[in-house]
Amino acid sequence: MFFFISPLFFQYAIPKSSHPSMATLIVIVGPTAVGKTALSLKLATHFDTAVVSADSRQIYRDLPIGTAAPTEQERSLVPHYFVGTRALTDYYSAAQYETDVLELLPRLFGQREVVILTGGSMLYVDAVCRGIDDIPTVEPETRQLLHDRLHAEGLDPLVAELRLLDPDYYAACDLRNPKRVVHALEVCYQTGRPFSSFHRGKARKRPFNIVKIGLDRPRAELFERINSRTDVMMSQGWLDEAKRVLPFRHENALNTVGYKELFAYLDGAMTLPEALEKIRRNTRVYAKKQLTWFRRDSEIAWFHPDDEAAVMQYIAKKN
RNA sequence: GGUACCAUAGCUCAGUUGGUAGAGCAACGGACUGAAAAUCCGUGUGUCCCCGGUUCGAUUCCUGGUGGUACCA
Repeated sequence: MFFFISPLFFQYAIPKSSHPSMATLIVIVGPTAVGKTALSLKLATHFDTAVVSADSRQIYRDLPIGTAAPTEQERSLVPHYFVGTRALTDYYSAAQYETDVLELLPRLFGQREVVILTGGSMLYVDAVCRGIDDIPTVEPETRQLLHDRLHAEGLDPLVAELRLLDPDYYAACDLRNPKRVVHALEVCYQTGRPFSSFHRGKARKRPFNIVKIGLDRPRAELFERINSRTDVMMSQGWLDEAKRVLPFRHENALNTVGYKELFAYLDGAMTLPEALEKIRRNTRVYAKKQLTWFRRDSEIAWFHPDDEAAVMQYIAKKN
């Protein structure tokens, strides 16, 4: 489906509101492949506005096929932000995303009342809606030090150290999750303060309204879309895309569903049909994990992606 | 056709010296504060291929089937 509105339309659009207090951020979340992109394009067209992507992988410029990023054509119809803007080797994080989006939004709201934020990266969405606490960025040396210690000594000594340096976080932390333990220690090392002392424990106020729309489908329907989308991606040249980025496979950007399996195939570790089957499975697992996260957010109102009328009605009511 | 081996969870397989069974992955559920498509946690869902036999008791041992794999013809 396409929307025949010239990009120029947006460029010369007359500012609709100069009152920031009227500004509304429509947040569209949901599992991968549910249909977020299609609905966000429709809403953006309807409100003559732009789409801010909240996707930790579509933000990389060399992964358009495997991350099902909005196409050139879709982006020529509706301005998109944070799609394909980073190199695979760039360091990026949810906190950086929060900073970048909060810097961008006032400019967008200067010209429009409504902006659409859409994406499946749970923490990125929360970073914008609630905020991430102000914690110093860890220096690469500190990160390397802890990384090396984890591999040399194992997790237990680090857990014991966390107990001494930050008893509060030790009590709350998932002590079997290396990333959690290591990051807490990184911050303790670097700042000389307990990691938990940086936590405010409450959401930040934002200078705009937030309306959260959740999209979901019956599981069979969602899984069918995941399966067929995998085939579509392959027909679009996903394998070539994976070959091109293979040299960067150890970057975090490529610790990603789909690429990992295609790399395994390119290594000769499995056949292509096996890799594709694993991709479908792991994408399903990812979709369920997203749903687990979004389900506990009571601010989200849930809709079937095809039920645009209900979505519009809800937005009108909340606005 | 002959010989050997195999048949246990959705899949790949372990195991029970005879007391109705457990791992990985999947599935289902959960966590998540600067790498989040990441990382981590919980739950076993089963005519143990079928018919007989031995036995207090057979998924386990034995006859015979059936299906599969390999080798020999």
